Order: sequence, then structure tokens, then C-alpha cells
Amino acid sequence: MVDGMAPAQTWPETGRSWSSAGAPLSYGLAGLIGLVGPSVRERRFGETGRPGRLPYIAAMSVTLSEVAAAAGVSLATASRALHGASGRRQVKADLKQRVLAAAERLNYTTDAMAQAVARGRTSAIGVVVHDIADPYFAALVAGVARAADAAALQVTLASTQNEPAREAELVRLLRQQRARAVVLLGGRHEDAKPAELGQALRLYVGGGGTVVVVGQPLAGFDAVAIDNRGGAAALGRTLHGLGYRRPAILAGPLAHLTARHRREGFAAAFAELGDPVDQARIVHGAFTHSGGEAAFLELMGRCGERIDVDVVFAVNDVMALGALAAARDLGLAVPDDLALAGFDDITSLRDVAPGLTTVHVPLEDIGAWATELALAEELAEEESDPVVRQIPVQVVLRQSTPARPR
Amino acid sequence: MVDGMAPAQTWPETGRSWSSAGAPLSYGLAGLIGLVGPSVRERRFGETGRPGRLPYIAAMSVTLSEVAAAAGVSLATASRALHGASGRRQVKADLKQRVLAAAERLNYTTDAMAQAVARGRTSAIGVVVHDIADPYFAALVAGVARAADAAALQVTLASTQNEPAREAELVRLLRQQRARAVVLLGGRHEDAKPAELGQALRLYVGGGGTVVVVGQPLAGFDAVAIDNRGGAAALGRTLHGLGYRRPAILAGPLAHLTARHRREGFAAAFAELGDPVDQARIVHGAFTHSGGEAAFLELMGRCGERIDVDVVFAVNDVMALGALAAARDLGLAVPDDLALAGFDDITSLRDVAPGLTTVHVPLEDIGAWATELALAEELAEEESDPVVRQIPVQVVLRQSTPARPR
DNA sequence: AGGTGTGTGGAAAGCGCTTTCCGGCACCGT
DNA sequence: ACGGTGCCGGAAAGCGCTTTCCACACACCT
Repeated sequence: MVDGMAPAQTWPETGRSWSSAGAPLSYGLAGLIGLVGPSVRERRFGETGRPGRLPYIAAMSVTLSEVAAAAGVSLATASRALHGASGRRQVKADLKQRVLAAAERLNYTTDAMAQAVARGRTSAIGVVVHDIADPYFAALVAGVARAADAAALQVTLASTQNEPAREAELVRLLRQQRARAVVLLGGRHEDAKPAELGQALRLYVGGGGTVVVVGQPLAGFDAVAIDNRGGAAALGRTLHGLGYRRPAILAGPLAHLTARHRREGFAAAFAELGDPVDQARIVHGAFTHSGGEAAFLELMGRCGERIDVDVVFAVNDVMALGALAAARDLGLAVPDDLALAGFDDITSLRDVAPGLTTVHVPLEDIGAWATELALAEELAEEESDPVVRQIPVQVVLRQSTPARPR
Repeated sequence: MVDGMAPAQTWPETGRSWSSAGAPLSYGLAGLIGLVGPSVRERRFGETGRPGRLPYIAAMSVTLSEVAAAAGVSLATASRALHGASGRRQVKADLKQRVLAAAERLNYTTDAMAQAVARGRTSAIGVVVHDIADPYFAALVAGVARAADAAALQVTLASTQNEPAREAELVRLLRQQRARAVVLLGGRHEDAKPAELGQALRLYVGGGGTVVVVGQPLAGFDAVAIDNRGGAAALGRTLHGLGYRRPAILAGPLAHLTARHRREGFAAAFAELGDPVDQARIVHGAFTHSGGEAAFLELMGRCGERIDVDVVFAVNDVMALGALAAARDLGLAVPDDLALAGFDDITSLRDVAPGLTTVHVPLEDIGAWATELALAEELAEEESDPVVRQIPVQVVLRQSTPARPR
């Protein structure tokens, strides 16, 4: 790996000048960090004096042309040796070895930005979430990360910080980053300038990107759809079958599509079985832990002295956990005083007691599938109709909703 | 937004040729996605026939020179109008308006990659985690995302997928991406080729990047350090004060530094108070939920018939929750049969009953601080000694460790 | 008028990379 | 000996952008 070059060599091949002003700093730096060798230093341009020179510190990394010079080959050959194999352009073994050795010796690393510009494509996919600390999004992102890793892609995380209206802005950002694909995890909100989001997504797709929406489909885009309505209906039927007759719903924001579908599915099931949900027992609130807490308190307030509700369905587990906390604070026992069910089967449910009845959604897998779908669609040159993959869900009964003695 | 241009106009200003082979596809696409206008299409190069042409589809987005042409100004002016203000180079208001209008009309969006190459710096920071679905990392990343958002930076998420040895690889990847800074959240492992990680980090720093390590300091790099030893010691003293005398430790992997410091701190506190931890009551296991479960079962197995342990300290909350689950399965009640404490105070603790005694670590803030530190260090041109910010932690007593009647 | 600023647009070089075309070379059959 | 045929290295153009230097126009002051 070490060839016959003089160890103190300072890249005469490159013909570049060293910074004089910057030299002390750069040597100091190199000394401090050690191990890095002569190639790590500050470079200045501008010896030509012609227009176009960049007399500021532009880069501190070894470039491919330096590697090429060190290996005594041309830039083209160096590029081919390192990333080549494109077409039938083979670099002979000995040259390739020389280049690889030089690259290693100089600690060269490809500049992914430059590569992206030259190749016209990046190696990053973007993922939009509302709050990465929420276990729902965390699980989805874990799946995205797994699939991206398998495909040797980077993940760019864009978070709205719980402001749904920022989704469009983040999509624009990812377009600017030329992300290969965007996986949109945030729940769809009807009030959050949907036109703006659609516009941003269309522009992104028009620029050659692929979009996959997770949760519910969005007109015109590929989607991995969770069967919210069906799952909630199945849960409703199951609870009815267990003997529950006076349900209440902690329903999430009115404009939140996922929340709405779950509420509608659940309500429809009870209605069909002859025990419609009392409208006064449907409380809307934020799609969060504290939203669930608040909605539960509001519900209890509406009930007054006597609780005329036997089961509470929170449209997601995080809200259900909020409700559980609120119930505890109120001195109400679940399931003795009140049964409780959620939706999603987030991982942290394994640690709550009593076990929470819910609808299992394979979140991590969904994240991975969405990513794989995006990558597959990218390959499909033909412009096809949006692919919508429906994910079935499954009711999981736990202790929070025991069969009700009649 | 709609100006007087002929709708069928095909950018004569640009002088570029349209693809003939690709035209049907591109028109079809533009038709399908609507709203995008004539500027979104496939472009081919190669009308010159000279070397250097790129006859493949290179990009589908509007470029700045097209905007410049549409606005009737030069490339330089267009660039200055959109991002300018660098130095005292002002673009007069009317020209600036023309450029902005043209950009909007063409749905132009800057190519962040090209910008990064030209400017020599990106706008992304990298964050390395072991598992984003783990609430510990999720909270930290939420903080990183918040701070990055405030600084108008992108977050590139790199996950080892629970393989600590992959940290070095991911750092190399982030170096390749020319991330402005790397925030290393993964716990330090002694066995995971530390030299390789250190080497990768040094090369990254040598290339102009900034590194901040979270958790415990790593020689030579900035860090936001959690007072693991002190926190665990304080917890130990507190529990001793409550009357516990026969502690056990679910200690995490031997080589895991955070785990080790917490174990040592806790053990030291009990030793100082005259009740050293029995070595046979220290069980090592993975730093995860199932690791906690397994370690707890192992501990119970070692105890045999009679449980001669009065409090179990798990070196993190996730393990403590695993232990709690295992205890439930075994029919043991916490705290009646056994007290339990953890470390970190992850958010999901709010939903477990009994409330788990732990050591509060402001995880999300730490993520944000680490990011802010990285950005501050980037500005400080002077090469200074590594900054290590110590974060104090606080014992939080909950129901899982009631005062023990003597 | 003739200098001297001052402001502002444009030409063009440069970032670091990929990929094309060309041309040189070795090998082969005739 | 000669043209054909592969193979493979190099020169150079190009990606889309930023920033420099130059040039020109217009004051302003003597």
C-alpha cells in the first residue's frame, strides 16, 4: 500500500499553491488531530489572478484529481477505478490498485455533493414527520431507516415540529435537496393548506422525485394505506360482541383524516349493531398524549355525576395513554370503572398496565414498505397510476376491555 | 403569477434543444401532474456532438440560467437576486423583482447540491443513533431536529441498527456527505473498534467538520456529557436512605461506557454507605428492553427460592421496563415484592404504573444543546481545546421505590 | 472638462465529480 | 505487411451554482 513516494512530499503534481496566511493554522490543526497526513489542510486558490478564482477557503479535503496525480493517472481513470464499472469501461487491475492505494493513503473520500451534481441524482431520501419523539413516528422512521440502509441511501429527516401546515414547506426543502424520494408520514390534515402541499408534491414529482404517502392515500400519489376505517370498525364490532353498549370516542382533530376515518369506522360499527354512539360522547382533541388527557377530562365532565359510558375508544394509542393517565388522576380504574381501547399498537404499550386493547398496525414494516415502494416506483420508468398498498390491521384484545358481564 | 408569455412557448431563450425521443413521455408526465408548466420536462444534452456531452437524462428541473434567461439578466445577477447580499453587491430592486418573478413563474428551486459544491459547504448535519425507535434516541433526535430547524439546517439520520461497530462506517458516510457537523448519540462501546471510530472522526474533523459526542466525552472531541456516575451515585444514596440494603444491578453490556459508569456510580454509593453490592447480584445484558427482561430473569434465577434483593437498579429505563415486564410475568409485584429504579426518565415512563423511580436526564434539550454546541464550535475559527459540557441530572422518586419500613 | 469614486451588471473561472469521444496500442486473420 | 477490431487511458465538456474581476455608467468635486 505504501509506494515509493517520499513521505514529506507536498503534492507537486497538483501544481496548487499552499496558503501562506493559512499555513500556520492548517499545520497546527493537522498536528492536533494527528494521523491525518499531509493531505488535510486548508487550500487557497487564486494564484492565477484571473477572474473566477476563489480566494476564500473552499475545501479542506483531498480531491479526486489529487488522488489521480498521486497515482500518476488521469482524473478519468481515477474516477473509473473508484466508482467505475459503468458500461464496459474497465480499468486494468494494476492501475486500479494504484488508484485505490493512493486514495487510501491520502484518506480520500468522494464528495457526495459533487457526485450528485455530476450524476444528476442524489443518494438521499427524505422523510416528513410531525414529531420524531412520538413512538408512532419513531417506529415508522425506524422502518424507513432500515430500508434506506439496505438500499445504501441516506435518510434526511424533516420534522414539522407538530405544525401540520409546515408539511408543504418541508417538501419544498426536500425538493431543493433533490432527495430521490419523499416518504410523507405525517397524518393528513384537511385544514393545513392541502392545496399547497399537493402543489409542492406535484412540483417535486415533476422534478423527477417519487412520493409515497403513508397512512391514507392522497390523490395522485403512491401510498401505503392503513385500513383505519376497517380496523376501527372491526374493533367496534369486537367490543360490541364483548358486551359494550355505551361507547365514547376521543376523536382527535376534526380535520385530521386518520382520526376521522377511525372515528367513523368505529361509530359505523356500533350504529350497524343497533347501538349508535351518542354525539355528545364524541370529544375532539389534539392527536397527542395531552390531547387524549384533555379529551378524556372533557368527556368525564360531560358525563356529570354518573358515568354513562362503558368503553372509551381513543383514535390512537398515544391519546389512549393520555386518557389512561387522566383516569388514574381522577381515581377511575381501567377496566373496572371504564374500558379503554386505542389504535396503532405502538411498542410502548408492552409496558403499560393494564394491557391496552388496540388495533395492531405494523408500523416499522410500513415504514420499510413505503421506502421500498418509493424505490421500486423510481425504477418503473413508465408513468403508471398511483400504487396504493392497503395494509390490513388486526384487533388485539388485552386487559383494558374484558368481556362485560351482562 | 401568470404573465403574458405564450403558453406553448418552449424556452427559446435557453437555446437548449428538446429531446425528441423523450418528448412524448415528458409531455405525458407534464400533463398528468398538471400545474407544473412547461419548465418541468426531461432534458437531453448533446446537440454539440463534442466530447463532454451527457446524452442521458441529467436533470428535470429548471436551472438558474433558465431563470436568468427568462428574466433577461445574466446568471450572476440571477444568483445575486435570489441569494445575493454577499458583500456589498446589491441588485437593484426592479431587476431583483424580475428575477424573483421569473423564478416563481418557472417554479425554480435552487439545487442544494450544486450550491453546496460551489459554496464548499453543505447545510446538513448528521446524527448517529443506534435505534431511532428507542425512546431515548428518539427524544435526543427530537432535540437535534429542533435545533437544526432553528438554524435552517437539514438533519441526516444515520442509524447503526443496533450494531455499535457500524458507528465508524456511518461517520465515514457523513464525511462523504460533507455534513457540517456530526452529533454522535450512540453510547460509546469499548469493544466496537474504538480506534476505527476515532480515526473516522479525526478524518472528519480534519476535513473541516465539527463533532459533538453525547453521553460521555470521547478524547479529543467536544461533548455534552451526562453525569452518569454522579446521577447513579445520587440514586444509590437516595435508595439507601429510603432503607434499601440489598441492591442488585441490571448492568448492561460490560463494554458499554454509559452502562458501566452508571453501575459503578451506583455500586460506589452503596459501598460507601457500608452495604456493598454483592457481585453475584450484578447481571450484565443488552442495553435494551429484552436485555432488561433477560437480565432480570437471570437475576431471579440466581436468587433461587428466596429473593434476597430488595431493590433492582437497571442502568437505563428501557431495561427497567423490560425488568418490570419480566417481573409481571413471574407474578412478582413492584414495589411490594421488589423495588425497581431506572435511569434517563424517558417520556414513556409517564404511562407506566407503578411510576418508575429514575434519574431525570433532559434528553431533548441535550440533543438541542449538542447541536447548538456543534454550530458554535464551527464558528470559532480558533482551534481550541475540546469543550465538554456537563449536564447535571436529578433523581426522581416515584412509586416503584417507596420508603422501606425497617 | 478631467479626474475620482461608487454602484451595479456581466463574463467567466472555478467547485469536484462523471462520462463522452478520441486516439493509441496490441492482437488477429488474411 | 496491412487493415480491422477490441481494449483502455486521457482530454475535456458538462452538471448547476457562486463569486471574482472587469467594465461601464453615473455622479461629484475641483
